[in-house]
Amino acid sequence: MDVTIYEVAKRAGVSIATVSRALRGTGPVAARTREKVLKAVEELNFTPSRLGVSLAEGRHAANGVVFPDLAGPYYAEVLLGYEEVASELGRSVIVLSTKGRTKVNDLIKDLAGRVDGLLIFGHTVPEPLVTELVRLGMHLVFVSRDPLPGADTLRSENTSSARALAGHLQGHGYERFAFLGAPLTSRDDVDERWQGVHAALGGAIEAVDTGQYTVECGFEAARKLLAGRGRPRAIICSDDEVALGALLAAEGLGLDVPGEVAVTGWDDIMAARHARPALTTVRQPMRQLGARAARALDELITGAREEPSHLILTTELVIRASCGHHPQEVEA
Amino acid sequence: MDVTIYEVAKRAGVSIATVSRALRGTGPVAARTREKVLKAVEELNFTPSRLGVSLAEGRHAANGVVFPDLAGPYYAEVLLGYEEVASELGRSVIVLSTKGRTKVNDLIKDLAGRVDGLLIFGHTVPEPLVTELVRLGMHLVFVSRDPLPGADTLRSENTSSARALAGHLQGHGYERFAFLGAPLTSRDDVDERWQGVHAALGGAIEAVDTGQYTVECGFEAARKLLAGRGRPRAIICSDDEVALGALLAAEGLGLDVPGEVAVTGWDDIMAARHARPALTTVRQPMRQLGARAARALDELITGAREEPSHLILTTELVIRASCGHHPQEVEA
DNA sequence: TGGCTGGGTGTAAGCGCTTCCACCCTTCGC
DNA sequence: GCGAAGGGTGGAAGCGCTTACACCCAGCCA
Repeated sequence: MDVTIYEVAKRAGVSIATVSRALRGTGPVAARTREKVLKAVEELNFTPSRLGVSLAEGRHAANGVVFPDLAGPYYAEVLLGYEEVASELGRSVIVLSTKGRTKVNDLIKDLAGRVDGLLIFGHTVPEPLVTELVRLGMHLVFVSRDPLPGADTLRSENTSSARALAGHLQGHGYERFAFLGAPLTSRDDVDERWQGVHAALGGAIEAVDTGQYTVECGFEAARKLLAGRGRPRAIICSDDEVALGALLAAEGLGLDVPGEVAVTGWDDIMAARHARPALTTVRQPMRQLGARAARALDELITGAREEPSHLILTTELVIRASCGHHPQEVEA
Repeated sequence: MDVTIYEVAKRAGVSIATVSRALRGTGPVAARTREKVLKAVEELNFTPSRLGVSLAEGRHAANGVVFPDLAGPYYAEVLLGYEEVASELGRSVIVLSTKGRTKVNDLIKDLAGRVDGLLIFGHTVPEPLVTELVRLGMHLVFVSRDPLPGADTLRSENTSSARALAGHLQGHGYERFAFLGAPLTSRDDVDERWQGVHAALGGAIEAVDTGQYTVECGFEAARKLLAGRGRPRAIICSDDEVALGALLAAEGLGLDVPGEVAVTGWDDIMAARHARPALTTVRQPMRQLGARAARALDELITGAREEPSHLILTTELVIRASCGHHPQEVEA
């Protein structure tokens, strides 16, 4: 990739300005000249250097995505929706995972120097740095975090679906609940979910910290919870991975799900559908979240919109077998 | 992000050359001068523009990843392993999904103009373009495709694990098999798997084309296969997603797995473990695949290695419940 | 004391592109 | 037939950085 616009210009017998105009369609170029240029481009197999273009244009035509870990299906799905739209809009997508990284700040600053805008998941970026990025005029869209001034936020609805889920479980006649997750460490989605079910169930639900949102952590926490005295009749998990862990724990203890303990997840990842019993969960529109984020960021960058927007996408309660057999009670 | 090296230089009362040297540690700088520079950098919150740096250095410090679709867990896992190492090596990762894209060639050319090297999955990039990229001296690493001159390839072992899997199933006493996948469309991993089981089972196995490697396609193909006459005793699927579809199909038809029909997958994605019956499969070291690819690409780019390398990572047979209950037969 | 070394610094030439501006040469209208 | 448009083109100035090179000035040795 090292043939430059100069060589094309020389071969076509014109100036580089003309080559540029011919290629981008800016400014007038005689038909014959254009042909000569295109021919030279073809022969030399010329592709304009993005670096040169970006430097001259003063824009990168690229966005960054910062996420904690691509491990779970959640981030991958959102990323996919994002990339699709971003690419459609002519922007490349640069990914950065912060999981297990030291010097996250440096990585993010470097990333910020390569892109026109950033999509950031939850609270992966330290708050002071966020403030700084906002101050520097970097365009930011956050997915799954509480609104903040100077940046877009985008999340899916949690509170009312939490109520709906809680209501559905109460419809099964359950009275003692546990919430498996880590509601107190951050103000992200999970906290909203906890607030929602807590508001609906009050003292009937107790929160159990899993540490992380992984199958393993869910398994461990659920095992302790289920093996102990006063086991809850239903476990509402902060997300599907934790719920899958809980399912394994119940299986390991020989407890029937949902006969002896009901389990629900959140997100509706692929494995939720295939688990047995299949997982009752709340479906998040993950791809759409990504797609919307890409458009929002584009608006910010192009200046089509000035004021930050704070969008909430609706979710859908997905009733499967893990929450209980349905005699004929009302749907939530 | 628009404070430049000039402003830093002015504030520190030195030339831009000195600022650059102080920051990068190239060339001598007096201690006092360095301090002044660092102070100015701090005060102005200066971060060198990647564009300027890259243009001057003649390198992007970025790699691209081309994959068909991040949907399945497979690509996400590989990407994660890749990104981790690439970032460690000081390279950003730019992702490009080709799924459903028109003008893939343009997208890839543009991407090629932004990076020092490319990681490409299977046959996502049209062969002529691959040849052109090689000719242009672009550094390439392919994951999961047959070796080609001028580029690295990296894949996980398929043939002998296919034999091992086939052997294990024969150990269960099964005699009629089906291979669910699309072995003939490409020369990638799946074809090797088919070749492997075919070699081991000969006429006892028949291939069924699923079209795509998705749960839905696996479901449809399996439903037809299982509902028809002469249903196979065991279905070896090209990958876990197809296998999950087959599991659903069997369930839908009221067939017991593995009692009436055994099902196996490939890859060991997350859902394989959580499906019931849990899926017997072949574990691919997905993260490691990504990590190795990142290192290989780095070697190519830095010039640490000249000749292309063609690596094959070992896989592991993961026996779970879906392939049959184990009386006391030998492990494969 | 004079020439040398070499640390410390600035100047300026790129890197590959876009685009403003000036210029030339047709056309066209009068 | 002449001036005014305006299409078509090239020159050159950036965009923000790195780095070769020249330069200056201590400090050193002879």
